[in-house]
Amino acid sequence: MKRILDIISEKMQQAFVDAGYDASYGRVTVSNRPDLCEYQCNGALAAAKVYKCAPIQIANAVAEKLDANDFSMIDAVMPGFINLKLSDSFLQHYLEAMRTAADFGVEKTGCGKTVVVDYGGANVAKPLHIGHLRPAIIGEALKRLYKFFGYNTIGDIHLGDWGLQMGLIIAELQERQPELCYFDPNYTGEYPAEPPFTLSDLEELYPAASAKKSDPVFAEKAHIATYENQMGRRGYRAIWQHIMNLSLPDLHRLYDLLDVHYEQWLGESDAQPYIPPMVEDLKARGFAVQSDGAWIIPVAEEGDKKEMPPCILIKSDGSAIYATTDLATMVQRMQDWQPDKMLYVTDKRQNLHFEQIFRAAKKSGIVHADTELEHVGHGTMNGADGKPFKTRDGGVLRLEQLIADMTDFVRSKVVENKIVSDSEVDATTAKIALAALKYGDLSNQPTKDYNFDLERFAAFEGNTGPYILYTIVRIKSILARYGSWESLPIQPAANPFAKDLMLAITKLAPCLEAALKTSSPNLICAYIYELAGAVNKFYHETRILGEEDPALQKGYIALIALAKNVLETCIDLLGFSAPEKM
RNA sequence: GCGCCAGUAGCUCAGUUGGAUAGAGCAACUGCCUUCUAAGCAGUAGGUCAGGGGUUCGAGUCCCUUCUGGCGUGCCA
Repeated sequence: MKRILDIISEKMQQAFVDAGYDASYGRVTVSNRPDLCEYQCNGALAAAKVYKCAPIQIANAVAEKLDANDFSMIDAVMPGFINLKLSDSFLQHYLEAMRTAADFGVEKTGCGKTVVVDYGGANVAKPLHIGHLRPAIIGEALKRLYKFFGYNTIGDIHLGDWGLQMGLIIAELQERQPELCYFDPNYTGEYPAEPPFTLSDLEELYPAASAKKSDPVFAEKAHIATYENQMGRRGYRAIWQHIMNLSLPDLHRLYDLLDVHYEQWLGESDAQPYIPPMVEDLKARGFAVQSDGAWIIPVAEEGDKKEMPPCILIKSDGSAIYATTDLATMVQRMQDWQPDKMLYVTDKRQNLHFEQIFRAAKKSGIVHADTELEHVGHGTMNGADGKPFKTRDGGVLRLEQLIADMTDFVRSKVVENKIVSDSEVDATTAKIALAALKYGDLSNQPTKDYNFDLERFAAFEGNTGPYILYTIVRIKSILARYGSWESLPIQPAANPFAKDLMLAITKLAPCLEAALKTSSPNLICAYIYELAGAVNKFYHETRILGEEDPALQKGYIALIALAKNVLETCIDLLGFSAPEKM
């Protein structure tokens, strides 16, 4: 289905041609002066330069060529704007087409294409903390957006389970319990099925080890352990397996709480089998060269404005590094899935890393020339004071704690409002809390840092997730009382509030297209905030269930039902859902 | 040093190939519930768009420059 702006622009372009001017000036935009008009064309101003005449003359000439049936107002005003209002029938028919089309008529531009979204970054052996929130939320939203446009989507959590962190844990464990059989190189028996540590031991082990990185003796041990684990030392692999067995169920549990779901639970370790042949191949073909004892891929290019350090493939101690596993993971993905695109959602501080591996992958042919590689580098979530988020004792706040805090805050309000029954409080609370959390995050531009303010996000007013949910719940409540509404057709706008709501609904397609193109879920948030505002104004000004004219009432119901469906579709893309009552 | 990003109302932020009067939310103040959920709606107040040059009929937006802040810059991820 064509976007409404394209339809109007085509009409405008034809009018420019009919009036003797170039079609390119006929671009129509949504008005920035809603008090004057709904749509505007500024092309006459630009055309005036070329045709060397007053812009208002061009505007007048073009306005005369437009079809008066399509518009309720065509106005050429000084200095040369062409202002438009849509006719009621035009708008009615467009919305009815949206209502009856699949997914509101949004063009499925991704059919037949596959995109891998790499958006986890969770580390095994470390509890999820607030730093893991943004990639999970943004990545899930982008994945759902790609799916909406028809792409075959593969979300991969890409666990951090292979780097130096594994060596650190192994080394730390060995210092504490050197007598364990895992550390005896001569041990040939079966290793115990039960791990020598618990999940909470593990969560303490890693930070302790990480803090000792500056100790050269310990660091050396950790590097050796990293290398030996990667090379397949039995005892270390057994420890690694214990860690995985403890961590994975916990990670599943937390991501389920966030309603974030991965198609693939692969990790850096799964890239290991691809590493040796890949490295040999890169060496053989001359892409990898030796430098300072390490194997590197030079990726500097002519015209680089800055120094471009090489991509390090194999460290001087022989072990793999994140660039290695990332490249090997690309090999695996190309072999198994032949994706048209790989999208990485990680902290923006990794920008340089991705630029390096993207260049290395392209020049060495690991990915095809037309395989699109994109890094969505997100900003940091800071505390309400704008400083890095810390707990009172200076530690990192756990994601689980954050969710619990948000849930407690929301629950007290839900209980206080006394709308939902006791048995529904938990489920309703969970939905509102998730909406508050995700909307609070996604409404910011992904690339920017933002301040997390629990009370602001969970506030039941203003530009928040709960406000969006409340709007949907209000509509649901009316529809439930009304009865069967699913097949009611859209009617012409009965009042200015209805028309504003209809105009807001038509902006869905361009909004979603822009969100996809620029990897910006915040555009969807901005859109549904505007749409929710239009719904609430309409709701406030129009008595719906009390309307005595059945024809008029059916039109109202059809309109709010369409608005509800659009809103629910959008929040589903964002990764949350509305309760029945709140 | 070099590079990237940011600086818009008291606070948090929008601002779509340069267009008309720079917009929201929060906080403050004022109205509107015997009527579909007031978690709503309406209104008041609040701005030298960091500073300075330039291009243009027109600049928050493009170019130059200064200042301030954040981040990155070969063997962590």
